[in-house]
Amino acid sequence: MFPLRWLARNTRSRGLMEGFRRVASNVDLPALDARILELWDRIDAFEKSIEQRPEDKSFTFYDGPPFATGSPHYGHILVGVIKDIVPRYWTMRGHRIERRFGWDTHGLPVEMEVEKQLGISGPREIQEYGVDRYNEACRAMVNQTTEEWEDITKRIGRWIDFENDYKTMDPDFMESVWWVFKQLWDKGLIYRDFKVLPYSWGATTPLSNFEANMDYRDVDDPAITVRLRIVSGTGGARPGDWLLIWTTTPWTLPGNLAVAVGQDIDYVCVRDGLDQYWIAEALVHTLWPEGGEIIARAKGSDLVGTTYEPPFDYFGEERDRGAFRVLESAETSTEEGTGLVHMAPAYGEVDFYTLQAAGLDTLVDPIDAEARFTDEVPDVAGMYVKDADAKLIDLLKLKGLLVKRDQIRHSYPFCWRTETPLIYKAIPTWFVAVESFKDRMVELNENIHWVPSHVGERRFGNWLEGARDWAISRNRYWGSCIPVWECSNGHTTCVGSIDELEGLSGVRVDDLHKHFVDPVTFPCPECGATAVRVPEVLDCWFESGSMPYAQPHYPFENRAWFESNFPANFINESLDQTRGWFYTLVVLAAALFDKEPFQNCIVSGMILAEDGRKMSKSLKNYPDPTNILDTYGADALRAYLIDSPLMRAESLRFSESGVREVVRTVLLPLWNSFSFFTTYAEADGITMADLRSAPAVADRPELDRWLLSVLQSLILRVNDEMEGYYLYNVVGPTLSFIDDLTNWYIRRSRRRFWRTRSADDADKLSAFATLYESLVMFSKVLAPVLPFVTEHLHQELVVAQDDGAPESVHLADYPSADRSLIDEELEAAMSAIRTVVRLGHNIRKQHSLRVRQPLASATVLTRSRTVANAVGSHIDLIADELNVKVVASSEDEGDLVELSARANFKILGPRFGKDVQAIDLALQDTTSSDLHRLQDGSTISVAGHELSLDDVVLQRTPKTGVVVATEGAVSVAIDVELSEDLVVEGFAREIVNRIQTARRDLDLDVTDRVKVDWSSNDPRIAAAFEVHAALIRDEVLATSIRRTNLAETVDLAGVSFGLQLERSVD
RNA sequence: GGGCCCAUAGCUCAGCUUGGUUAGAGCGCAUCCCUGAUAAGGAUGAGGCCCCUGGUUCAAGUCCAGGUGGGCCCA
Repeated sequence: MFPLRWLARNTRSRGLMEGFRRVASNVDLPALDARILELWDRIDAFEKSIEQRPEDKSFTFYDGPPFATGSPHYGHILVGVIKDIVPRYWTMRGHRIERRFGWDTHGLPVEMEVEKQLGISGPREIQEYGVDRYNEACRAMVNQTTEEWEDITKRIGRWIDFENDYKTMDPDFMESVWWVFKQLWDKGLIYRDFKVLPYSWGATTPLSNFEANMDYRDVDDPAITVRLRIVSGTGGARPGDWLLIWTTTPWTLPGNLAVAVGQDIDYVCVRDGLDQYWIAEALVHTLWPEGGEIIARAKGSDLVGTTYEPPFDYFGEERDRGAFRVLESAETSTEEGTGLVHMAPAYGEVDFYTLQAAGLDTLVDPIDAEARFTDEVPDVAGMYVKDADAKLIDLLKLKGLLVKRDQIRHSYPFCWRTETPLIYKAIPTWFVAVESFKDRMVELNENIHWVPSHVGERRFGNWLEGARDWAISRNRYWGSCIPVWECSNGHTTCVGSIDELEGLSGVRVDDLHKHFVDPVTFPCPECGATAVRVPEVLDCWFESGSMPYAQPHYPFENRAWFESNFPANFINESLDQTRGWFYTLVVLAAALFDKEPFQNCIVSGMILAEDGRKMSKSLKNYPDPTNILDTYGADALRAYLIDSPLMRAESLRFSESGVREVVRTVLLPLWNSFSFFTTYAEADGITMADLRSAPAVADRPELDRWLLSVLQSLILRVNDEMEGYYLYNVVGPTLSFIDDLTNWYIRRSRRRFWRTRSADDADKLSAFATLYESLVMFSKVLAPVLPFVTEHLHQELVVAQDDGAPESVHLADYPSADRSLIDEELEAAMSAIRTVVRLGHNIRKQHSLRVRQPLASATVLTRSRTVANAVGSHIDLIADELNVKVVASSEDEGDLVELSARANFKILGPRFGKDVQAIDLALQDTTSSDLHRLQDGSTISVAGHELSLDDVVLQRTPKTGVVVATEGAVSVAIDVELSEDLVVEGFAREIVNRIQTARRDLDLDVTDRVKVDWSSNDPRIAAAFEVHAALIRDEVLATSIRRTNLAETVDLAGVSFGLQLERSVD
């Protein structure tokens, strides 16, 4: 219906004398967003917001990069919103904030996607396809997924530089990653060791834990119990006794190097014929169902050190290195097996660490890349390990070592690509020695302000305390390369830059991906043999953690900039990054610079679907973000997300109605206030010059001073919360301000705006100026949170009126509170008045007395000085609100209110202990007159104790038959008797109302004059027209009022009435 | 299996730091009011084993312990 005039209009200033143009009271928020986005583009608002701020007052922000795969979802929108609000705020506070979008371009998700696209799978096929073509395919895929992100990021209003972005695959970025690696290398923090990883022999590659979890299947495996002959015993174990072990992977037995026991587990020796077996007491029944003959006992710790003969003798020489002994392992349990665990360090992570912990630096791994036994195990050489199980079991039987053979059905991981069973296998891996400096990380973490604090103190702090060395290599292709070259003599050389590589090899590369770097070799500086690069690439988290240095290509460029801008002032990610980005940033900053990498960190929670489950594309249990934005606009979504448990790192069930709620409670009332202002400013021809000639704030009416005081209090509060990064405390106070503005200030001031411009211009101009200033100021306060609607207000109210104003609200300075305008007494008084008024309305409601019916009087009953004073100085206001003729205030509650009392537990509890219960009971029997005496200052005796007024809590209940309402210490009574005069005046009000409604129905302009014809047989109606002629005429802008003969079709408080209206054309 | 977080009205959430005996808000629902902000606004009402079990205390939604269920991360 209303054309959005502002959409078509440019924002050129209209000048001081041209005044304001009316804005419709309805608004199309998504269209407004689009218009503002276009404006920002046109005036380069984002660039200016950075360039206009001084370089020496910078604020550093790091963008935690999303993986460049998949499409953006609410989680990304959430962090996008936070990463926009905080920098917008600090920009307005005068800081220069460069914001470069970051892309995590390497890593498994990209590779998996590309393998799917190319229809190939695993290292062998990648090698066949060509690592160069494969990596280029990865690069191409990354480049094509970025567009979708840019759209939604802009759509939510996030200001971030996409042109000058950083990608982890940029050569500059990758070169800095080499530098970081070499720093660690030079500090002696890098080492190579084995790590037991899930391994796919089908794809001949180790897998990530993530991949290993992708395909679990139920399979049948052998479960065998084997006995091992003790060579020398401790703790009661004697040579010749047997240790009983149990395994579901017989093929790992040739690799056995130890047996583990639990330190505190009870073991027993069972005699069975001539043999004596050691087993956990709790598991004796599994082999001897009717109970065995126990001849000795020992704690696990007592058995440690016992040596035994291995099940096979292929690696007997390992005994010289300490193998074939009983060790202690905390992981040992008595849930299955025998409580003695066979350890093959090449094939089990626990096994590996157990041997390491015991100081046994030995490992045997007699299988090849395709999981076939090598010649080291001649009996099964060339056999695939699972196929070898049966043969090995037969051998054990022959050797007399097999005690029991079972089958077990269990869940076992499979390779998601080749559908072959996974095995666990020790793989050479590069590590960062994090444990050596974890105490320092814990200290540095104390410098970081975490929101919410528990994430930093507990979750993250605990994680740091338990930090283990970090495995940073991956046996993959698309990633930063480990910059280490190794010659055939095992000498390693770490390379920290492109120049350095050129110096060593004479070859200059301009890309540091595997297919460019691997062909480069050089003579080993130590021995001259040819050094080739080790095959691994870096964990992409290593790159994420290197981002503070790699983004500016430090130290090759931007040295000064980096050194004055590190650490970052602010970062934000969601809770799942505790072990991810937050951690890797801290590790590398601590190792390289002995600093914390960021000073403030907001940790946001996870967004769930409305049904409490994860958002799932296939379930379609959540609304499409684009639809939400196209229905409610970005401001509503932004405010909804930050005014939620998400800001406390808790999860939120996303609900569309929550977004709608923000539109209803924040955006529409704000818009309506704006529309209200422009409507009357236009009608009255108010100009900026008029507003500037308005009285100074101190000379304005109280209501104006009150609103401006409330506004300054809001500014104070919001600055506090924003400075502490407590975004969740911003929307609440805003709502309360909007309530004050719309439901009190504008409602109470309405007449001041539309009264004809006349002698009392000071009052009118005060009102316009106050509302104007509030809207303009409010726009600035909320600009970071609601960038679109506040920008629109700023454009219409400021830019269009003043050539000298900042051309965007986001280029303006953030308001700081003017404490001289804050009047706490006035705010308290107004709050008391609003309570009185609410109580008055309650009574009307209870007695079905409509507000248009004037009543004789209202009486405020209170013993509070503050309330009484507030009432005394606002008699007219209360009379007007409640539509009563007289307002009085009284201290005497006696006639109207029944007083009763309960104990004030907070005071009496500590004083009397359990006697309070008796006092409370006795207090309930005290009389009203006792309590009145108490109020007058005397004490009373209750249950043997002298009590004063402070010791009790008074409660007021209206006496029966009395028209009174009570809240706390305030009661309001209203005289509900109706005189004939009041009834007639009530009719006059009804008449005005009906005429106003008719004006609306005729779509008249607020300034149009009308001719009124009426008819009625009721004498009270006639009396109303007669007695209140002036009131009716003024209220409805009537040029004439005539009694005629009309059909009486209007119901007016039960009386019928005829009315006809016509625009008067003078 | 471990760490951290969460559990309060039909729904979404405050309140818990610092214990006080009648636990709040919004939405939704019901009833009503207002009408020159009007595709708005306001009032009133119904609606609670504050997840469970113990403990501490004169007093526990709040503190402690142990469970149950959910989330994130790790194994």
